[in-house]
Amino acid sequence: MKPPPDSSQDTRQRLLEAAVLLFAQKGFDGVGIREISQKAQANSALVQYYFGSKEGLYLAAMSFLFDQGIDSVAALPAPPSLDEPEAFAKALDCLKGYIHAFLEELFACHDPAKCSRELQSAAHLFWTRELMEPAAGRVDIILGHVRPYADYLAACIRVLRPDLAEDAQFLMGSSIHAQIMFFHRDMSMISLLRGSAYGPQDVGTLATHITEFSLRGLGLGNTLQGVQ
Amino acid sequence: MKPPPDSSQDTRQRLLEAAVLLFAQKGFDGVGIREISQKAQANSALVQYYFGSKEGLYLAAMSFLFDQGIDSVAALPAPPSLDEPEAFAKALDCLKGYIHAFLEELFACHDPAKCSRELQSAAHLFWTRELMEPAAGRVDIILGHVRPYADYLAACIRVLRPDLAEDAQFLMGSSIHAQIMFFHRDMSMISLLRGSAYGPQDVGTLATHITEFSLRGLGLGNTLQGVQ
DNA sequence: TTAGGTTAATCAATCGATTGATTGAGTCAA
DNA sequence: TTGACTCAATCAATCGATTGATTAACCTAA
Repeated sequence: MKPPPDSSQDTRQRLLEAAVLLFAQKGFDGVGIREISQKAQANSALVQYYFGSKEGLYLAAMSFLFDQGIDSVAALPAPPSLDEPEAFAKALDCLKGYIHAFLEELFACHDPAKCSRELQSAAHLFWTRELMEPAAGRVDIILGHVRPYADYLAACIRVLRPDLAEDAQFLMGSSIHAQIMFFHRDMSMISLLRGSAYGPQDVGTLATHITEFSLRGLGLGNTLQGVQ
Repeated sequence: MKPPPDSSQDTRQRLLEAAVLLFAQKGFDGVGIREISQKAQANSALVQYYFGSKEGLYLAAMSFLFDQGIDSVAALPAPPSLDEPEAFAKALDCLKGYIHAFLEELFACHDPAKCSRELQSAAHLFWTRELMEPAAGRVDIILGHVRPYADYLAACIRVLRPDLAEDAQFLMGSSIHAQIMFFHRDMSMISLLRGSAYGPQDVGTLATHITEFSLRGLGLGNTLQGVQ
């Protein structure tokens, strides 16, 4: 019965979402609190009121973003343990699903300014940006977001190549992650070199390529015949 | 017989080199011309005198950097053409050499602040940074630097997998480039997840891993038996 | 129900600091 | 003298942050 309450948390939320998009696009130094407040249709003083400082808003934006982004990995079936029956086949499915889900998440929208699922993909811009110049205090937030991804992939590889040493398994996982993220991060360069960009409609193609390339790279090329 | 001439071009050069290192580290918005001038032991007004503006200095720094960085690729033997005798074996060697040379260049120094060959590796920080938010006018400079790399790898793959369509060949090249750059760009994350970072002493290990992973990924796993 | 008091939320105005850029005087070799 | 070069001083603009006033909602005693 109440008219739009429009109370505190609404404005705070608008500031947070505007901050997420602008920080992801332009970085911490690239945006001012005036621009953020304007996009959020709020007063710039509210940044200090709600978040203490511009840095506080930045940290809040990252946390806000990562807290609701883990879904795509958590939604996948848990990777099997080594002694589980049919562990190998399950790990294979997990790996394929992981590659596809990760790509889907990244390509939900490549341009955060034009997409409704913009928040989902903006998280990885923070990820990339923060890892280029890690700042004290921010590292933990990023790491908390990254670790589930790394752990999931590592668990798959542990089952698929239990004969490898841990170092070698880590290298394998890195090679796979490298490919997944490359097609998102370096889209600008790909677009320039290739003439056109990969978009959400290419997720299937990219997932297939990365999966096949990586399974062969893992030394499991024989498993491709029976499946592909 | 002259005491340090300290003439114009010397100051200009000092500004350029200071700009390269600081811009690569902190990005365009992260550094001020005062900080750059101080590091270069020059007056901040000289930025306008020599380069017109801060942006002019930034562009000059990128050009300066990329003009002298192509050596590492140009030093490699030219990739063979398709009809050349022993083209396959040559392309194989070129690919291996390329992966190693590229990694060597990237890992010449990971921390541009502490390294004598700092300029070499700083170029790729520009590369990564610029591709995240491409600005008009800067894209061409980056592309001019990237293209020789992309072309070299593409030429190798064309010989190694002539049966593939051009699109598929591009995907193969992307998967290889993705791995090479991942271990450099995401060193911060790797260091956090793995406990320690890869350094210049690990170039051999990384090159071997990427080469083997990629050759299997390319569907050339059989060639590894005879070599590795 | 009403009047007075308390609180959180929001605002315009302004702060000191820093930014990139400009100026005009100065230096020094040719 | 001339012209290329360098400097301290200064500019307007913008930055993040602070302030004091204003609004609206709720609580409570009369």
